[in-house]
Amino acid sequence: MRATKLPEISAPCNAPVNIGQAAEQSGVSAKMVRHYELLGLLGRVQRTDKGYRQYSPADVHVLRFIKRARDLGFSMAEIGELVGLWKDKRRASAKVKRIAQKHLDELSQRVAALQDMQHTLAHLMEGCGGNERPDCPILDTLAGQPSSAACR
Amino acid sequence: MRATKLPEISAPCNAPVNIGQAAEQSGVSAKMVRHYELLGLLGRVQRTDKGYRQYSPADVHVLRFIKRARDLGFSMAEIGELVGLWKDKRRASAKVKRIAQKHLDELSQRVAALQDMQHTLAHLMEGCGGNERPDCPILDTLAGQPSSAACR
DNA sequence: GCTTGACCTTGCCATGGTGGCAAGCTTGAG
DNA sequence: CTCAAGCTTGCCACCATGGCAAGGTCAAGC
Repeated sequence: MRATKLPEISAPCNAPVNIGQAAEQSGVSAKMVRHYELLGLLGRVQRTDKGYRQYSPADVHVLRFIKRARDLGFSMAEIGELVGLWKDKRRASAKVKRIAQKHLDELSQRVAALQDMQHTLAHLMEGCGGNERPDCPILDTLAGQPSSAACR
Repeated sequence: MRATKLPEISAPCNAPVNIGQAAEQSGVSAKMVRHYELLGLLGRVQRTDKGYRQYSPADVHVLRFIKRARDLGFSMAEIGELVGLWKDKRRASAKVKRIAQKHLDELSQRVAALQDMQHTLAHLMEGCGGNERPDCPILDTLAGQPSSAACR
């Protein structure tokens, strides 16, 4: 429970902020902010003489970019590429679109796989009484064929 | 094929097998077979005097059960419960169905989340030229508002 | 000044389910 | 006996994230 303290009177608004502020402003946890730095997504982060990280508004902007890309399911590797393209003013949008298309394909595959599970499981559940009796087609199916013909 | 000589005469077919055979017969990797044992899904596995694991047909049956449940996306914890219910001949099918329903709900949530990503990303991609020019609504959206009003 | 509490630092461990590698022992066939 | 295949344990890696701990720092109140 953080008290609502707001000492933002004198801050020049483009002044660098500590990691807590950067986290709050970007929606990324402080832990992850450090992690993204390790992954090289933030370049070299400035430090105070005591070692505190200092984030410029531009840094926070990158963090928000990363956050949105994560929310779309991009992997960190993909986000690394996207950030690189974002910074490159001479990029070809085709490169961006290629990454997005690849991710979209992966999303489709994952959805299809999950839906297969959904359908199979829903079908099994139809036959299950869901009562106090033990017979259950869900377990029967998971158990497979009655395994009677053990010795053939 | 009559008179084919079968060297498997002496194997009582219900004899225990090594982990490699158990893996092959269940479709689970040997590595995972050991892992499932650590998780307590196989009870205490028999060993030879030299330490080799010995799997009875019943053990292999459990492994196949686990494999099918994994293919349906159940977590290891859920599978632990399912195996317990499977072994319990006096189970209530309602307990099984409850687990399945919960998993089905999770699947629905995951599908919905992925589909949200799909739709958002697909929409963004529509506006992207995918050519050699740099302008790209995908990057624009990830970057968020033009961030012009830095000092407010 | 000094204390207090919020904040920052690094570093390690955990998740979940799987793969890989390595060093060493066992087994079975030639 | 030798050699290859198979088994053993144990550790590391993935991916993205959370948590905890021990210690330094900062700002506010007294």
